[in-house]
Amino acid sequence: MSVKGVGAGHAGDPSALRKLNVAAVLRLLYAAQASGAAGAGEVTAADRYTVTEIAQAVGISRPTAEDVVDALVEQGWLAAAAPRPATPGRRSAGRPARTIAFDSQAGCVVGVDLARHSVRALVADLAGRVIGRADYPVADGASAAERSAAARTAITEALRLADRDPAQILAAAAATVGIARADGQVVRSTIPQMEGHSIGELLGAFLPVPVRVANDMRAAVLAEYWAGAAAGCSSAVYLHVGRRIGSSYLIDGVSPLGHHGAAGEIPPESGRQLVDAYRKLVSFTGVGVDTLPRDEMLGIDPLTVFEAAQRGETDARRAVVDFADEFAAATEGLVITVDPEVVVVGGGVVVAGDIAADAIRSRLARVCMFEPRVVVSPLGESAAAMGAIRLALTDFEETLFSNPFARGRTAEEAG
Amino acid sequence: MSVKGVGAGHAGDPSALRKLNVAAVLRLLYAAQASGAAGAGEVTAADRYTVTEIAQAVGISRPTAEDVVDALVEQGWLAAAAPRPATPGRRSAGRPARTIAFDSQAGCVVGVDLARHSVRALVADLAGRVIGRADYPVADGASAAERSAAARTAITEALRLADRDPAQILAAAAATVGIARADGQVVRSTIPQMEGHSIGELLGAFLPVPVRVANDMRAAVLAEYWAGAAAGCSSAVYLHVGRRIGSSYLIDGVSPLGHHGAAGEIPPESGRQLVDAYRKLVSFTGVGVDTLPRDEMLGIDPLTVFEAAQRGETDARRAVVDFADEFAAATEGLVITVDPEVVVVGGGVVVAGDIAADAIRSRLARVCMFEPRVVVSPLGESAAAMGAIRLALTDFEETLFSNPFARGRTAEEAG
DNA sequence: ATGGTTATCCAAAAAAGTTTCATAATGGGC
DNA sequence: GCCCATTATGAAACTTTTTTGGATAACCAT
Repeated sequence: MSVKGVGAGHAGDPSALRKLNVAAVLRLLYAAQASGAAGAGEVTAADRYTVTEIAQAVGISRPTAEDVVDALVEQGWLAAAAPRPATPGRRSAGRPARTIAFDSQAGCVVGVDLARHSVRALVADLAGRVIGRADYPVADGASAAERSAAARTAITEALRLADRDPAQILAAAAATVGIARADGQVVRSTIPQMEGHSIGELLGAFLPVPVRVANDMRAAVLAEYWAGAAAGCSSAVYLHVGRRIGSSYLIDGVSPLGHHGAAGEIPPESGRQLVDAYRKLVSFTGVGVDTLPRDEMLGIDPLTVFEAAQRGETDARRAVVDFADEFAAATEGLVITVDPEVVVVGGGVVVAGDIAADAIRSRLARVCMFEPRVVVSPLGESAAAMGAIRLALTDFEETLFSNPFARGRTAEEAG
Repeated sequence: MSVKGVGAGHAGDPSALRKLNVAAVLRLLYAAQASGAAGAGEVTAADRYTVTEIAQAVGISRPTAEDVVDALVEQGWLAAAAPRPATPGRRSAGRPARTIAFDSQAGCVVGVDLARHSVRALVADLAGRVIGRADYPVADGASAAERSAAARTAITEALRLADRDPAQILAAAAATVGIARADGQVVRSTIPQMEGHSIGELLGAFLPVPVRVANDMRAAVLAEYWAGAAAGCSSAVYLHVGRRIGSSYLIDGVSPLGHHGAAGEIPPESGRQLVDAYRKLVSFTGVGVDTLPRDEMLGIDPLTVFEAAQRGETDARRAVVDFADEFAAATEGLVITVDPEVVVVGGGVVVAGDIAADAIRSRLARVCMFEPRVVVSPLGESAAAMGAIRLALTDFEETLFSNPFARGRTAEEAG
């Protein structure tokens, strides 16, 4: 083992060249099939390459490309694809080339959303297509053990629906409320039962791979960037209004943690004001919230208010607009600081259509030097779980490109 | 020319290996000498390596290291260094190895700060040590042509003091108020004469290298990170209080632009409130500001107020605290969003010591979930120009590591 | 002055990639 | 239905770069 100093960069013997070429071929074919993202049906025929095309695209000679492809087929990452249909206008003469594609079925990834009132698990193939999902409600007072048991059940069920074996899991990530440290331990959370517990450990013991843990709002904005309303917008702000109130942002495609992991969080003072506003909002559910203590009041789902607002009921509409305005006031500093291309509004409020987004838009118009687009999320309640899938895929990609000849990742390597 | 597809990554023939090894050696030796940053005198003897040490650190064999080093000495990037002093405790036997170091005198970089009332030019060697500086006042109403002429004069003077030839300039950057596009054209500025002009073109025609243009606050926070109060803090917020009022932030060591280039700017509404507060502040200079129009009022230097506050004059002190509090209110959203490790207070207000920083600190304590450290900048008025130097060095490093065998950079390549 | 120790230099071998050429497979033309 | 043009595939010879191992050179300490 050579000691590689800081800033020494990568260097090496001729075998390093092979690693480079293998990674380049893998990147090409992986990008070709993953670009479709969540759009399942659209197999564009651009996901397969002939060996000659690979050689040209990567910039290596044909024999080398063949060698690399054979090794990767041997490993199971690449597979022979169906021959390309005779495209009109294209040369039809000559021996047909075999086509090679990244094998998106070579494994799967798991994404979990540990929310306050539910646990959601998604299973996706390596192209990011969701092939299994399960969703279980969780009681507000459930313990950390009960919650992780529910998560395990959800994962098992999602795997069953996806027709996959746990051994095929190549990466996993979990999204949850609160601030999680790098090792997965939850430091602060609106689920007090979870504080002090390590989600990474709770789920990691059950899965064959380490579990990456992230804040649910960060996961959601990543999902919106990947396959939602912020597609292609590397700078975005995500505002979540529903049973959970939260925010996050994306800069250059990543969601910065900040020094304490609290970047983009709604600050305590604004949070208290928002709780008051939330009380007014949910009072339209008909439940007598005025006397409820804070914690129980926050457990009430404002969905009926959003639905009423969408139906056009004036009072409900006003309540949604008022809350959205209050929420925009609490997060305008976030938007001004990030200067995003788009602001995505997600959570249960999306059932009210553009009502909340309009209110947020009009406030931002008053305070921003440049107004961002304000759009409603198409991902709904799955955003955080989808973000966990995206995080798991990123994890998988890293190990894939850096070490394509070690299937999976052992706990030892991850240490 | 091979077409390298998106995500295809780098690949190549055996000569690619050489490039890799050359870049690795260069990185090692460059990092060794540049780590000292602005601390000029401290040559730590760790800036030079023997060939054997290079081979070990980079992870290549000795003959290869020797080959690479010879090629780089030939190119002029590396140079034989003074033999290492006989360190006690170290092996003193055997043939002494020649020591090699990055030649920080192989060229120089230029950094310019085009402020509203002054033009400042710095010249630094490739280790980032400032070896020449010049500073000229500029009239408030000066035209873009006059300002760029002043900049050229300042650069020429700084080069003369540094005893360097313009042909030795390997990279250059300019910092200025306002929002500059990627091509260097100023879109919005508090110097209306500069709007619509391209600083890159105005100075680039005069220099042998393209000029990178950046906002002065972004440059300043980079400088604080590089060689100031935010050293080692990759997430930081910079607040500037003086003749110029502004802010910026750093996340993971970079200052994000945002979609319109306005990320981290003080929003218009807060800006108007700050102008009122500024009027109160500078009224303590004794100048009758109450009747002055906005533009002329902003031209008044509040330095005398800061000095009076530092001397302990109660009214001046109160004025500084009041303004600092108002300023903190306008930028608290920035701090909350970034969740920085440190908030750096810079600009003329630093002569008042901790008075402003204390006021800012106490407000942040009320609104932040996690309080950052609040410290006063040691860079003073040079922060933006130092940041320009840092940007120029980054530019230089990119070309150096990607193409070490083409000295300098032609306009054609930069296109 | 001399021996030990370390740096430097040189030659042969190994690894990976490229070029060149022969062979295989298919579709269209006669 | 057969043949040929066309393109993919596969194997051999050559180039570049690195590594390994040994021979030589330079300096410090005795």
